Amino acid sequence: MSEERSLNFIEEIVEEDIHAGKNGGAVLTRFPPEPNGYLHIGHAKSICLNFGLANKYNGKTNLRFDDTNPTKEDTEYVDSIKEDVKWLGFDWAEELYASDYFDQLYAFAVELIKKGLAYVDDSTAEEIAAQKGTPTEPGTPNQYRSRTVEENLQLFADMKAGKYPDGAKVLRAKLDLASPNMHLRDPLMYRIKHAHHHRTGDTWCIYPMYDFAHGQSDAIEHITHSVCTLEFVPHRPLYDWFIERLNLFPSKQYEFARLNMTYTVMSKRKLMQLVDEKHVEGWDDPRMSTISGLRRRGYTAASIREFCERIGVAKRENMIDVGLLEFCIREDLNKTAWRRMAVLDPIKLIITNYPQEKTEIMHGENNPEVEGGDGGRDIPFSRELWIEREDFMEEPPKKFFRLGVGLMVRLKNAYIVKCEDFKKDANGNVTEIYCTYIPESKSGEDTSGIHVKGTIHWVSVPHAKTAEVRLYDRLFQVEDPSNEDGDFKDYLNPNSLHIIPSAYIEPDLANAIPGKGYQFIRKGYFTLDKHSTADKLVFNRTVTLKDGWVKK
RNA sequence: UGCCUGAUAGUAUAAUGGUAGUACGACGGUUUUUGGUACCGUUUGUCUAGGUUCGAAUCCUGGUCGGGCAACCA
Repeated sequence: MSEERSLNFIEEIVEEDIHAGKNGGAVLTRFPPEPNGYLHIGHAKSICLNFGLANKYNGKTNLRFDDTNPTKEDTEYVDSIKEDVKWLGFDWAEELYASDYFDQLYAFAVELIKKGLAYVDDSTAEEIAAQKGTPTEPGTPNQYRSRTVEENLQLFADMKAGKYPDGAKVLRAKLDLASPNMHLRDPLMYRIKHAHHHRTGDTWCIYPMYDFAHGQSDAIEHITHSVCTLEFVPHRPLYDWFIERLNLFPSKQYEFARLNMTYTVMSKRKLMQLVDEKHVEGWDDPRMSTISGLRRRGYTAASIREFCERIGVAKRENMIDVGLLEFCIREDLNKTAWRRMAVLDPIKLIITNYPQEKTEIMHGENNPEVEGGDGGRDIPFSRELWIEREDFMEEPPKKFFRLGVGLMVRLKNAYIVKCEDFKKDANGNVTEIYCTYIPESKSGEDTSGIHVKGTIHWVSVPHAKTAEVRLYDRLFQVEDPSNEDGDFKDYLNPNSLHIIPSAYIEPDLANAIPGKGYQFIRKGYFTLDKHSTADKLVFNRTVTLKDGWVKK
């Protein structure tokens, strides 16, 4: 099976490197999240890219937590990240932490001080910002820049020893205050934070900055291709500078465009706000773009991997239509989800010529897409049925292939019925529909010769069970909430969650398996929510079915 | 007004000097015991102006537009 798909630009680079014999042909990538929040679909793109590269080119991928800022990080996030990566179907070679390298990084810093390439600065954050200049004006050196190596060594040791309060001093690289690249204007390497770290505890009160930790961590691990998103492009010269000055393994950084998706937000900061301010139930709320939210919603790992494959990898800004994600999950679930019947907005249908006490057991296959139907289940049928309110119209338009007086439909897996009459209450609402059935039209043994255009789903009234069903709509009302005027939360969709407290479901659904996808025929794909119990079933709608019927 | 990036159908993504293709979407049709699926078809594109070349989406020059960069965040 030869894959015709063309290479993305990173794969091209990797192949060139392999052919050139670089690093002995080794490919070692890493996925480096900061454990300060839950992973989202954007991270999935990075995960699929990094692990995909390793899988494709016989390499390995490390999972490395970029835990250099103790005030924002927590083991809760470490645990969720590991769970999500595993669930997506990837195995990392090693589980590593930037904090594993704190001693080594400290030694690197000392080495740079000794080479005259780093100095301790006593300025405040504001002073440093002011002295950095602006993109059009060079920065200006301060008095601390010319401290002696000995003095810097002593002060840095004192910083480490806890002699100074937070913010009193920082260690900076002595680079180029006039550089057109702001990141090169004597970037900070270490800051003082008397904070408890989730792994190193209170061992340290100075912590390395991203720029002084990431590249060296890559180099220590001998990462060959360090893939990150576009906003790090201006950091690359710094990444290289530290590695060169310290004479480390020459890891190389490559950047791709991060994923943006319509009708959602894609930053941990914003997602955290939604959680903290209770706009959603939590990080795994099924409306969230988090991996855990998508999982709870009913998305499969395979569908997310397929999505990441389809969106491609390039360097231009992009905005992916959430419809593509929906296509991917439909494509997957269509092949695997068991078909069941559930009536979400019920109205009673009475078959007037069907015996009062009679019950028949109908048969329905689990999945018509699978050879043999993938097994099946029994469905009790009786005189009184629940059907969907929208499947009946008092005054049906021309191409309405459902019920209306005089119209015929097939009841899925059962008989063809003809609508004879209906009843309304005092408010004019339809309350009951009366039909007659064609006894010769039974599913599988139809000798009636009648062909109808429409088939509708149903649940037998006396046999019906109930479940809470949660229907989700997009979380935001606009395509790009982050790019609108004002706060992104102003654009939340107030109707993103619709709960049906008691929908009627066919009896077999009481045996629904957690984590499995079900297609409620004509209504969409559903899965059991994590809060579902035997006493109270709760289903989440993963996605609707594609609806080709447009009302006029 | 500095530096870095990027620009191909509505949205993404290929074509690496030689036929602008694919997917999703939209639209139409066939099949169908899901208005689903499957299958078939239609639709729409190289930011702009020059240049190099037998030939340019691709190379060169100028412009236009988008994104990023001045956290003791990553």
